[in-house]
Amino acid sequence: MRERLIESTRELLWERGYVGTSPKAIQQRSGAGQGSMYHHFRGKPDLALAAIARSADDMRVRAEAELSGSASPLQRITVYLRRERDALRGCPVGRLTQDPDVMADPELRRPVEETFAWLRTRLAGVLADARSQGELDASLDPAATATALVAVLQGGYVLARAAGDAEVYAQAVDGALGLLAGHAR
Amino acid sequence: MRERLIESTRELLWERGYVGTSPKAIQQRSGAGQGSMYHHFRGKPDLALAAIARSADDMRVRAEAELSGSASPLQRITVYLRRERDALRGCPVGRLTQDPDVMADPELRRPVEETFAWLRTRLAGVLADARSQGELDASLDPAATATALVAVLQGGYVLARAAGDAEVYAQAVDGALGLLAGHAR
DNA sequence: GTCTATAACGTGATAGAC
DNA sequence: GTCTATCACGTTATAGAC
Repeated sequence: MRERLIESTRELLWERGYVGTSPKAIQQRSGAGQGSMYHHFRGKPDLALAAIARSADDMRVRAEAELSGSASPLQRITVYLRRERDALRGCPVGRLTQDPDVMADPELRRPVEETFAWLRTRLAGVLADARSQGELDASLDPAATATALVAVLQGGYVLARAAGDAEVYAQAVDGALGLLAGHAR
Repeated sequence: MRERLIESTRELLWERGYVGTSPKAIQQRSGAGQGSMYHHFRGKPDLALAAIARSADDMRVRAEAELSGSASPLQRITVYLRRERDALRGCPVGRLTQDPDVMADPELRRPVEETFAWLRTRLAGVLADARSQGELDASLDPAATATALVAVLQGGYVLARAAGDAEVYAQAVDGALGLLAGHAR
């Protein structure tokens, strides 16, 4: 049951955010009763922390798998950017940055902060490798470029949702890769 | 009073989103009572529509002023991207894409959809001008590049909020301009 | 571990007095 | 136009039985 509660919370946090997710909705989706939920977790924040931590871990594990492959640095970045994502659903971690109650709670906020800090640093490292291997223009700043690329993904979700069209997300990625191509050697 | 209600709703929508904003909070911030609010507006959705429409108009008017200047196309794009923004506060229109109740209501959603559709198209037009004037590489696709640039701004907000540091937003913009620079003639 | 009962408080709105 | 009273319902728990 504990597992079902975490998974249901994860889905609801993804769909509706923290503010928009009630304990009642979690209980209904998971099939757990009030007593069961409050037996396994101290309350909504405690359960949300477990769900957020898991989403953050997932995101990191996936990215690491793609960014640490055996292909060339630039190829790994392309694979990472082009990975199929559910664009209209958005990013389960990124969406939490818009949640005032999550950002106000240091415990809930930490996984969000750490995940993006790690991702930007990790991507900057791969870009630095691409540069040192002569695959990429030396004039490109790895840290700023990495931040811009992660921003394209996060912003791509925003634009795809605004348009109600997943293709807009793909277009943002295409645009980023087009810009990056001009710096490839 | 009508004016104060709209402005207070705009602020709260920006800070807490639609789901996280209650009529009571709006009344307290605006100094209006229940009766006053329900006299001027039919309810929360009606008031939110007025607030959202105004934020969308603002965003469009500002962007148009920068993108239609007399400087060269690439310079205008740089001015637009570098305009000072309250990065930790985020985009008042973009944040609404994460709000399930806004996206589920066609009336509330329309201004969001139209604003970003207009912005992407407008920016693509300026990029096309830059290209036809020989200021920018002919290989760059204007539409995809425009979508990527708008995504960098929207994603920049996400990353800045995640890091709790407005500088991260500036870094995303720097990264985008660095990528664009490689295609300048 | 899970259930039901209970409760204090907030939400979103209506009604009618002033 | 604005105010207070009222209301049905939802939220976020706690308590204790099973």
